[in-house]
Amino acid sequence: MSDFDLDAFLPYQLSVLAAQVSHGFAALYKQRFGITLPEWRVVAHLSHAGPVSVREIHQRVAMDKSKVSRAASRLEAAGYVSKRVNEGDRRLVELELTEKGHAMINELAPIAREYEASVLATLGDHSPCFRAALETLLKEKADD
Amino acid sequence: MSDFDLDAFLPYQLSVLAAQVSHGFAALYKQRFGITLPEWRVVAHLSHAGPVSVREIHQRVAMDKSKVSRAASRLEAAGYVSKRVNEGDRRLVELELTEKGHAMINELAPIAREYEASVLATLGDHSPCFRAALETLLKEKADD
DNA sequence: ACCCTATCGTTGCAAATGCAACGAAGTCAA
DNA sequence: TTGACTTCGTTGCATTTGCAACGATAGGGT
Repeated sequence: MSDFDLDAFLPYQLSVLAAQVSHGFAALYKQRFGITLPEWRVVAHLSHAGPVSVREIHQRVAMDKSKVSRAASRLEAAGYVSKRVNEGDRRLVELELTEKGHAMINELAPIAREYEASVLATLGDHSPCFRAALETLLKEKADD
Repeated sequence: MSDFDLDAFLPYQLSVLAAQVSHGFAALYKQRFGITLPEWRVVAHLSHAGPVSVREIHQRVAMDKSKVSRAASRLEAAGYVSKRVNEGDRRLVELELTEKGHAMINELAPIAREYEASVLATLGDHSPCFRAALETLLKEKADD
């Protein structure tokens, strides 16, 4: 009779919440631009950084190399991203947002912030504490 | 120049943390018993509830019907779970832990609690606030 | 009894995923 | 230069996933 309470188990709670929150936002950009979650991540990162290699995104954004590579290819085909061989090191591919890509992120960024705010609204005063804890946990696990 | 900061975006942070935490624990039960995450969830839920249908697990545990069904089949093949047609309503399948299944959850439960504690240890005093916020967010989104 | 409809669990199938292996390109020392 | 070793991005492949059927069963109204 161990009677394990899955509902109160942290990894389970985090998985469920993360899935709900991510899918909730994914519905917005999927409907508007037809991109997937991996593609969203690549675009979002590219908007922050300049021209960047697949490898850099791979380690900064917690996605498999192949996932990044395929997302980048789809984004290129859709005209949101340009791929170009780095002339200094020809193994590297420089990814960069096109004008169309910038237009997309410009439209999506406020939607993202609004969505985030709507999720946090439930927490009220406890929101800062929650976010601080999140940062702490993420920072500690950043050893890979 | 929208310059969207993905690292500070809540859905992204939650996804990354949830993946890290879940995989960290998954490594433990995978190595010890060779079960997958969906299978772990089914077993954990069965340990808490009595004999239960696939449907009940499906809605209580945030997994697709087919995912539950396939996990249950694998668990049955491995001898951890028994499947039986409900005599009152022959559409339903009653899932129940076997003795072997109980033995597994009995061994896993303390490991799970220990793992959870090790994750939360980083937070110190802020842990209660974090967990309360988590519960709040999960409860609010429970309308499906 | 007979439909009509809803629900349950399984299965088919296309798409996504993780992982390993590959070729291309770079590095460094002999 | 050659050769051994590393790193980068892509691709092949087996597995997993989500979604939409499907057959079987149940319930309700006529």
